[in-house]
Amino acid sequence: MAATAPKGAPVDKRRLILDAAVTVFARRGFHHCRVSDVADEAGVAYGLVYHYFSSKEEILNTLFLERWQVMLDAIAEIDSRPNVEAREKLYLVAGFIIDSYRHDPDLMKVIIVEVTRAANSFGRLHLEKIREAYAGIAAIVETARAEGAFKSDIPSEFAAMCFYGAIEQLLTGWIFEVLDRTDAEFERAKGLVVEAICGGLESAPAGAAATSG
Amino acid sequence: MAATAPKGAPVDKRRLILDAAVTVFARRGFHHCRVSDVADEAGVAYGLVYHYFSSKEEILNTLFLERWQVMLDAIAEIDSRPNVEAREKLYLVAGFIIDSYRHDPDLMKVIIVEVTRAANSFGRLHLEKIREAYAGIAAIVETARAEGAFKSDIPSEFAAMCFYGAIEQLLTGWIFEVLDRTDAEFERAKGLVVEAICGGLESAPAGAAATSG
DNA sequence: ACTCAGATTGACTGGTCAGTCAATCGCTGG
DNA sequence: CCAGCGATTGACTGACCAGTCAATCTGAGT
Repeated sequence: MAATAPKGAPVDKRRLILDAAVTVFARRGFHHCRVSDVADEAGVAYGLVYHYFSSKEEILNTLFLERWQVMLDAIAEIDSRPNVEAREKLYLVAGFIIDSYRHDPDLMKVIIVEVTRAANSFGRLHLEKIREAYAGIAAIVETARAEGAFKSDIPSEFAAMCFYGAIEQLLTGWIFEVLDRTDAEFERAKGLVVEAICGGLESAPAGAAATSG
Repeated sequence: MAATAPKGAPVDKRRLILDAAVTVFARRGFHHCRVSDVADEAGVAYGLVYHYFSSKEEILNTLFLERWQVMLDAIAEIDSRPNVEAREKLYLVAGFIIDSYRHDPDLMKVIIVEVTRAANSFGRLHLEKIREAYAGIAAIVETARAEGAFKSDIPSEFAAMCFYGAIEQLLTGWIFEVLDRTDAEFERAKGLVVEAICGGLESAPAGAAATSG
């Protein structure tokens, strides 16, 4: 039980609790699990949870804010790259989000199910942060519109919502186990979602080139 | 209070409870409201709720199944129309869903927030019904693919998820009050979502005609 | 050895609420 | 006028659980 590293890393109990919460929230849902479930999963006494967090809700808020900020930063960084086409940037954004799910499906499940889509509780609380993500994507679209690469009659905010909505629906498919969770599927989805949203579902009339890679 | 129609319509208390539940679930969320809130809103005694429904959950299940079936039927009916292009069919589907929200925002909010996106509770329970909606949309896309009107390299199930995801994201925008809830906006969204998904965000290279609606 | 502070423990409390149930109401038919 | 039955009432119960707190532990400083 004890004895890992005496000084350098004395087992961060706070981190342990956060990680346990991800597992438990993902498995049973925020509302259907008890704080004691989190404590048990972390192998920690009940009361310690309240030493590090003021409430059950604060655990979820912490998980969301930590991860969401990483995503916002990633979107901003992608947007800032020079000499990259909009389609490629959107591919990178889709890739980042999908890889986030691939890397830690439980955390992304919790964030999407319990925060992003919770219109009456956490979603409302974090509305501004959620909107920042739309805005980041919209900025990419806006540049492409200004350059004439994207249609001018679809507002960039609207385009961003469609794009983000499609991705979140994909994640939902994986969360609900409607879609296969294989590496091949994740990679395929990245390309397809960008092709569907940027290129559209309709066949090109004639001489339009299809990008494949 | 009494005296509307002595025999034909003696005030359907069951309906009253369902309608009250929509209001209350939408306002506070399923988990954050009490059965007594529903009873109060309906102007009915607490116990009567349990005369008509076996549990709080059964109320939500009933609301979902009632409305979802209407939508499934509508999609099937739209798909069955002869001599209608895929883009037009998808416009009708988007229109139906958006009008459903316009007509009864509370009900749609409850269905989306509490069922469609609830991966740990009701969503899982009604997964099959939810998938039927994807399948209905996919059927429309599949026909268009077979006729060559839609790209063959985007699977119809995948296209359906993108399309449905985009629409649900729009509804979420209205639910969260990120988007304006005006008739003009609802109508505009119908056209834009179809243009974005079918036509894509990218500008047509050259000789492709843009349909305005 | 001793002290102090922060970490850790888990039993306990206070409040909430879903679901039950025995009693009452009010209509319909005899 | 009465019996019978479904509709209706609302007080009550049993369980559950978030958050509290006083006690204990640990380890660094002196």
